Amino acid sequence: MTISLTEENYLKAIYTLSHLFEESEVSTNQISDHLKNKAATVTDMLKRLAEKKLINYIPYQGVKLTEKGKRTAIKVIRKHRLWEVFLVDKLKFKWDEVHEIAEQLEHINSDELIQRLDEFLGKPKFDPHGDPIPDANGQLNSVKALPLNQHKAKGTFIFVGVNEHSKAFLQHLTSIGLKIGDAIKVEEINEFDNSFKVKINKNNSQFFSNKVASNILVEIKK
Amino acid sequence: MTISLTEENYLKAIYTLSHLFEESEVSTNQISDHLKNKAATVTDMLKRLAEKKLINYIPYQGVKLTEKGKRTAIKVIRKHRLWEVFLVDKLKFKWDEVHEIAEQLEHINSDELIQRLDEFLGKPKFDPHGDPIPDANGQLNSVKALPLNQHKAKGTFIFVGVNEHSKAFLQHLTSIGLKIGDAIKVEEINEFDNSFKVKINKNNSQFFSNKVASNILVEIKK
DNA sequence: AGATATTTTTAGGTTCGTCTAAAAATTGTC
DNA sequence: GACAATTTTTAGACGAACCTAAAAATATCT
Ligand SMILES: [Mn+2]
Ligand SMILES: [Mn+2]
Ligand SMILES: [Mn+2]
Ligand SMILES: [Mn+2]
Repeated sequence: MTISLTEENYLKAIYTLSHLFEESEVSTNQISDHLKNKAATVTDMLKRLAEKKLINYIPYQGVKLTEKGKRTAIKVIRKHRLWEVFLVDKLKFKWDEVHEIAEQLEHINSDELIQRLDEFLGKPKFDPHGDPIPDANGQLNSVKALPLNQHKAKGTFIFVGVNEHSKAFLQHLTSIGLKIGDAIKVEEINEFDNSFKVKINKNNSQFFSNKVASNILVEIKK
Repeated sequence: MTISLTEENYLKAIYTLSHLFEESEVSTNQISDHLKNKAATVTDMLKRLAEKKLINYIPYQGVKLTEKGKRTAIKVIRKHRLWEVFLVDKLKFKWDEVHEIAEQLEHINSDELIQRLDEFLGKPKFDPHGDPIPDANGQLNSVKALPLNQHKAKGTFIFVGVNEHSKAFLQHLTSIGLKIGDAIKVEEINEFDNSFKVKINKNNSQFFSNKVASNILVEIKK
């Protein structure tokens, strides 16, 4: 049984949405919003995926990946993130330029290729955006990092990933000089608008709006 | 106007066939044999490609690529061969393992990606099978090499490419220890069956059947 | 609970890329 | 030049992946 490119994209969407909202059931409208397809189109596809035992689907009740569906989704995510590492590390693309190309490359079908690519890249654990790369068995370390704005006290943090992957946001971070792994020292938290006065790597102070702070994932610096 | 994966494969097939038979017009049946589709299916597609001005199509008279169609075909071939170089040089695949994966990768759509891949690989001129890689402007050095069996005299040759790309044939060449760039010294040509007694890189003598000799492309060693 | 709003499914339609069977055009043979 | 063989096209059908419009189910509000 073969899984089409379109089916792979639906499985990935269901996987992503179920983790995004921390609910096991994903709704038709959530999928239709995410993939920018009409709800009727999604219903069609859900029937086909259920037929193939990739999801459990009860009409009107939403949808859940089966083990097989989950394995497939994670494999696509693994490929996406490995290719992003390749594009940034080897081909010197910027981190805001790789997502669309990886959306294509993630559907290339060859187990041998993934395995060799993984080795070629040095079995990376994270992609250029700080997202964890599932291992060959589909094991994925869930990220324990929190958005900066959920830390209510001053202190020094390490920037480990982003919550928002848009080109505009990634370019904004680049323009303010923030890269994965940088230290962020919070000097002040502004009560009024929840903005943050911070220092990146001991450079000059600058301000993060709450919106920026909410999309920056950090760990507490040890 | 966007060109689908399927359309790209038809354009590539037409390009390849027109060069294979050195005829400008390619027939419906040639395409249908090559792509293993039914002739009726091919006719349907030819109408669509003509509609898009990618081919000149006169019913019953065969088909020819337009400039635009030719440019597209050559770009797909360029991508195919660059990816094959990547797979062999960087990921250490064997030359008989890369074609199927390249058949998928050749459809990835990103000019920036091709350009960077080309640079990453050191702007290679030939793929792992000795086929020339079109440059970024679509220029392609036609191969002047001839099959070994068309040389009717003894002498020393350089193995520069293959006429037949099947896994079986490539593995056979590997098993007899023949690689691109090797010197082949023809010591005898057997009149009876047109087989060749040869030495590869000054190793022990061995025999090439005419069939093998006809699929090995060589240049005369200077 | 009943009315209203929202979500989801069903019904019916389109395009792409494939097929089979039959008709038409071209090519080869005597 | 007529007949036969081959090639190519047309006609009609189908599945995948999309759509719009309408109906049905579920959720929300007073
Ligand atoms: Mn991405
Ligand atoms: Mn990423
Ligand atoms: Mn190939
Ligand atoms: Mn090749």
